[in-house]
Amino acid sequence: MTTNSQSPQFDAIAALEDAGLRITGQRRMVLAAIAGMNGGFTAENLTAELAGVGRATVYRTLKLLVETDVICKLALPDGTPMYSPSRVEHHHHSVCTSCGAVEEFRDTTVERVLRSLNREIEGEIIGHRMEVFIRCKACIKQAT
Amino acid sequence: MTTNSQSPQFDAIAALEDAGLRITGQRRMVLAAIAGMNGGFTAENLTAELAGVGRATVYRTLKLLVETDVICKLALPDGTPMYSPSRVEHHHHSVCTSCGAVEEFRDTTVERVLRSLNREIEGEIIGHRMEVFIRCKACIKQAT
DNA sequence: ATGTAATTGATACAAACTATCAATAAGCCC
DNA sequence: GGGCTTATTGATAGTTTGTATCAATTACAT
Repeated sequence: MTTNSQSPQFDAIAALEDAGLRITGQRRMVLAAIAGMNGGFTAENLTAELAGVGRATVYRTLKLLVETDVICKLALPDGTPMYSPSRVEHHHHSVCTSCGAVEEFRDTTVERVLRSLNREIEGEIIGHRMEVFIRCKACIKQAT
Repeated sequence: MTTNSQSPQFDAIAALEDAGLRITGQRRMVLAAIAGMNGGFTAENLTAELAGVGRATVYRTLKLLVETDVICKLALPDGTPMYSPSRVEHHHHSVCTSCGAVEEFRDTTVERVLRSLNREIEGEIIGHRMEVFIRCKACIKQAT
């Protein structure tokens, strides 16, 4: 009997196991800390929450989690890197440039665009990234 | 009588002047080097070509050129920053992940997607970024 | 030609990672 | 459960991609 997935954290452990990786205490701690963050977070942000886990390990784990699609790495307009847990299978991001809040959105129109690009772009499309920069409701309200 | 724009380099000088910036020898050199690159380039790549210009100045100039829309800053899937001259007014990028070649493309469908997102996204949309990662024809050919 | 303020370069600093490598600890086999 | 093998970790140093500082220089308006 396989225990079914109840939390994103649990799914993440399954994803790591599927990739043939070991489930260490540190990796559990990183996953727990990520589950605690809602929206986006920075690597140093996370490192600060994880006093018991070495900085190198935090970065290594983040990289693994990106590779196993547990989290996404994205960037603010100036390139500042951000991380965000993936909940929706194939999605894009809206990032509030004021507070850094990240939301996922899924828009089939984007996929349609990509198919139309197949005709316009030379070569083989192997991936894409789309980020929409916003000012979220809370930040608009606060500025009033 | 206004001299009309003949090269991207010339346009860039006009753009800098319009922004109230001074046209220095170093800025001219940076622009000339960028004109020499076709497709994308990295900042260090450019610094290497410009032995006569200080590293700080190269980075400062790149930032100015991004702000004045003369060039774009973009990123490979892993976040590695790349720069690319802007020729088309409002465009997106395809980046070859093998050789780093950057092409611009303009697709009105993308703009339509953004309008449709207005309904889906909470808050005010202030910008976006879209990059398509490809393997270009030349790289596909070479791998054969 | 002159004055003023923008620009530069050298250097140091900062942020976000990455490599190294000895010590530790998963997880498989029994 | 105990041992074995190999992945993983942490401390540290190094790398990449910038940014801050500040005295010296230079563009350009007058």
